[in-house]
Amino acid sequence: MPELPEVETVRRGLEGAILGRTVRAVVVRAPALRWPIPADLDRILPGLEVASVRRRGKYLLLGLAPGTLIVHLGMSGNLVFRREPTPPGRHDHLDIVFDHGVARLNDPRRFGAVLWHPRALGPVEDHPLLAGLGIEPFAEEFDGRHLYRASRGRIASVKQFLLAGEAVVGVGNIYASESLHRAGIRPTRAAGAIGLARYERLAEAIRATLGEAIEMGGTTLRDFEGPDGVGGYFQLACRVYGRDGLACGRCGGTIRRIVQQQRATWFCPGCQR
DNA sequence: AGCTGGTCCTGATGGC
DNA sequence: TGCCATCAGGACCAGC
Repeated sequence: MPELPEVETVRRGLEGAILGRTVRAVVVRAPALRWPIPADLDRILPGLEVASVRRRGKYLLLGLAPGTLIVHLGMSGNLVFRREPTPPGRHDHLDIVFDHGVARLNDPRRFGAVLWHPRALGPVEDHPLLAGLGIEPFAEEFDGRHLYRASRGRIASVKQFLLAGEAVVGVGNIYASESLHRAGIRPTRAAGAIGLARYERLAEAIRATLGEAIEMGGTTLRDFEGPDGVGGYFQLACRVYGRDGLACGRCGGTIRRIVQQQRATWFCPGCQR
């Protein structure tokens, strides 16, 4: 489910629902996500006010006065506020209870994470999980020159380079394929062998792709739903993802599916070079 | 059985 | 030989 647009969709929903509200209780049901959910969250959070709801890459950052709750949704996570929550289900691992409803973390595959970072508001970039992240795709400093410089000497494929998140954050498997198609770049090409002009195009393609996906509420492949309980619909706008055998909308070529680093990649051999 | 949205960690490799 | 950066693969897990 969650690449940057989905996480941003979740963030916006949460911000509208819990910003400025005070945590009343916390219920931890499954301590074993990627790492254990801190067992003492139920003592730390109650009484604290949600002062900010931010996002860094695919991480959600809930600012709560003396610290920050860092949440990652992994492959299958979601964090949604419900005014009238249903009884918790099998994969509802965490409830953050407010007077007016409950923010509930659901994550069947448990690749997600919930961590408490005991630092006051402001930057939490010193956290080891955040320190190595690339820049935000919507930041001013993100452009083709940045990608060009970061990729010099790299023999790994450009798709792998994007997924690594060291140059730019938030581009996951779906949007890597989509952005590369939009930029006309073949995903298998070595990152270090791509010139500045093409990286300018790629940077713009990444921005445009992610921006459109956010507007559409993200991509729903199986079960992702946004804050309002409905799925996103960017999957309807995908140009190559999941479309092997179909015709490319730009050149009419036949879209192909290959596997890179054990992840599927889709591209059009006709217009991606 | 083999896929599926992520990313940390370990061990291998290669250049200096 | 040792150090560094990079790269490849395994690991985590449930559902379809």
